Amino acid sequence: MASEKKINQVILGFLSHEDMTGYEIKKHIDSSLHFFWSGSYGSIYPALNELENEKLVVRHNVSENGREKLQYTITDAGKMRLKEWLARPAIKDELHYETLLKVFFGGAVGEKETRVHIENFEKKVQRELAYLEVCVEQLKNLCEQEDHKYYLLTAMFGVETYKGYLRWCESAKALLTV
Amino acid sequence: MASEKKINQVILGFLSHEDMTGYEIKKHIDSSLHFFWSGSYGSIYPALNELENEKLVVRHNVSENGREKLQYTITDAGKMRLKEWLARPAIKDELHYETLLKVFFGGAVGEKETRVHIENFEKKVQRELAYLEVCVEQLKNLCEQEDHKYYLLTAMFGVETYKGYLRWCESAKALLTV
DNA sequence: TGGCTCATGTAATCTGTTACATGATTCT
DNA sequence: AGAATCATGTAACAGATTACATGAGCCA
Repeated sequence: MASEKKINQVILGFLSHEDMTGYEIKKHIDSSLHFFWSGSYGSIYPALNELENEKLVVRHNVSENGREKLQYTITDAGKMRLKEWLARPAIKDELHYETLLKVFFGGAVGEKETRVHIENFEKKVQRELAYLEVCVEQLKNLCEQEDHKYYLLTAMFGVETYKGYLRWCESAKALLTV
Repeated sequence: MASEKKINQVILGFLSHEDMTGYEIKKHIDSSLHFFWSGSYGSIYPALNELENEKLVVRHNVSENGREKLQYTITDAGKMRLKEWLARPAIKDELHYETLLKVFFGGAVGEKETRVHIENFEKKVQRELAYLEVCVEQLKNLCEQEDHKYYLLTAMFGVETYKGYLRWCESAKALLTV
């Protein structure tokens, strides 16, 4: 079954949309997935080599404006591997929020400091929500193209989640007496 | 500044409430933090040794019903370290949802399979939400004790978040035509 | 010319999980 | 008696980040 690490699936996923370089994959992760996934060059480039060894992608040199770069294309075996993975149920859905950890143990420093964490969180969420809502509006118009529909679904997830966060911020602040 | 790893802060946090063994810390993580944090024996026991070497906790043998166990107490230095950490802003709030990854790349297998992921997710969330709502009700009654207030706050976060997830599930299913 | 972005990659390190090993006590 | 839980720990492995190294082309 080889490696199950998810960066490989992410790469296969993007390459199933279009050919890309490692650099472009990184940009796409940062822009499209950053709400619920991440990846660094230090994981992407080695993963691309691995996928090439397994014949799930092929590499080819492309020169654009006289600049050389390594573009990857997914193979039929790669598409198969992606579909196999997509057919299996999701195992790990994990939320690791340092903010919540600091709230949970807030008793050691008191309500005032805890409120600060909640307010910082609230500001961050408000910024992100504004951005995501713009995304959703744009994607709704592009939604006839199939891939955009799936992108829209995840952006909508972000919107609903962030709205829930903001509701929590309100009631949390109300519960604190300081 | 020594180690910044968060399992250490989690341990110091629990020990700031009461003395515990490594085993008990694990139980507490699984019951109180499992919504937004995790930890295995393989990380807890080594971390306890590390914290002891740094004199942030002290270990003592306790025999309960003739059974020996290693109980840990937080030191003043340990309390200080915990407070320092709580005073710094939270850096990493990360949501890593395999479900969203499978939805995002759902174009490769189609709407039918994507719907399955959403429905599985929905069921899981409904179960968790029911549990958390019970927690919140219980904690509201215990809320005069300070520590329970912070616990309540994080449970409330779970409730609002999960409600947001369920709203998303509804609109996501509506968007899928299959 | 200097700074930014494009572009690829590696080495060290970090942090954690999984699986295993061991054994006592309690429950049924 | 046998299973489950209490209790402590280690070794191997996994998966990823960070920092570094390198260099080309573009723009002001």
